[in-house]
Amino acid sequence: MDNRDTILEQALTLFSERGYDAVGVQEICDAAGITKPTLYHYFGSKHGLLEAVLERSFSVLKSRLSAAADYKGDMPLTLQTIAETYFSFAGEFPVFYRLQLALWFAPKESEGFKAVVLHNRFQYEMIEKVFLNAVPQHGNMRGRHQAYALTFLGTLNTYIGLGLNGFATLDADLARQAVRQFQYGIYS
Amino acid sequence: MDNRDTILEQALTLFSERGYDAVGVQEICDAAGITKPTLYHYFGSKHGLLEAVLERSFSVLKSRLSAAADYKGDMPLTLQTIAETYFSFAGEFPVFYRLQLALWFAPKESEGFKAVVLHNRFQYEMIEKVFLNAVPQHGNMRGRHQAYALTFLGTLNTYIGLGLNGFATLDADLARQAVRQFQYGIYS
DNA sequence: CAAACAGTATACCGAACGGTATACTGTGCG
DNA sequence: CGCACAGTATACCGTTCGGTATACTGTTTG
Repeated sequence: MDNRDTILEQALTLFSERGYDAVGVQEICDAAGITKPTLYHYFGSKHGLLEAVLERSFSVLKSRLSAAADYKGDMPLTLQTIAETYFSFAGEFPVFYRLQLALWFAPKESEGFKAVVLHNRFQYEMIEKVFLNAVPQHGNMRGRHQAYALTFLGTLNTYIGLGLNGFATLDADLARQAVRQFQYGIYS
Repeated sequence: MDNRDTILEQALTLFSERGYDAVGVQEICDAAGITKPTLYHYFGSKHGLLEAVLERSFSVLKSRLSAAADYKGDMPLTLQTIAETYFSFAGEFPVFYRLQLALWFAPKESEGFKAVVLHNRFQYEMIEKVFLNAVPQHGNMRGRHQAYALTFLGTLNTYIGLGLNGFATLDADLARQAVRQFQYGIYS
């Protein structure tokens, strides 16, 4: 692992644990065992470093999500596949997922929020497309696909929060539970 | 409105818009039209200011929630009352609600997260109690009251997020929709 | 070999950070 | 009146902030 990767790794950990604004560039350099000119050589600025950190992991999530969100006529199955994709990704990269959740809810004018907004739009559109394509089969969804996409993502993130905080295990079983609750409610 | 209130007001706005760490004490003083010794006279530290900001609004939410979460044998009604309480509170104090949402998802080791963790525990316990009391009527809930409390809160916050971002109006109707989705899923 | 270049360190920049020592003001009260 | 005290401002503290000018490596390449 070269210096560039080490910096990315340490920055991700520190941002995730304490927040982008609360972590200084010097601290990242110390953790990575390099000096500031090295960091600035690779990333240009603290903001550029954040974007590189996000890009590295989001690209993985995006490609997996693209594969999972390919609706082929079976809504429950597609939702289940998406849920499993998210859960296994969050379980595999919990430190990153924590960071992206925090940035998603960060203040609108914060640097962090602005850095994730495009990545999150991608996710949203991916999922919206599923509901949109399902309209012919599920007529009652017409006109609600935006709300469904957002609340489905919200439900997944709620469950992932449970997992990341040790209240549950992020496996296919939990994914089934989340999807069932989303589709049929709590009495099922 | 005296200086103390002005400081609280301006700090809330700035923290909510740009985040606790990204806002400097000097900036709050400028916005409030006072100087640093005045701020430190009232709040002792930046952290103390944050706690005062949170306390002021959380105390309102807590007392309303205490009244709403009084389970009297009718689960759907109680959930509906709680949802309406949250929605009207978030609609009334959107700036504060944004801040508390951001802090709830903030990194575990950040000052902001630590400042809200007790307030959030209170909310969680209030809602858990409802599900716990409902177990005799709804046997299938036994052992799931923790998960239900957390996912119910998660569903509410997902919908409140929709409202705060202009995708919906935070009224009793949206509360009904959120509660219905939580109880019966999306096909209802 | 020599030039070019990516990568790295030393040492530094001005600005902003959170916080405070000191002193002055106004008001309430014995 | 005269004392106490809350409230406020001026001016400053040491530290850390994000970022950089300069120079030195080692490797690649014409």
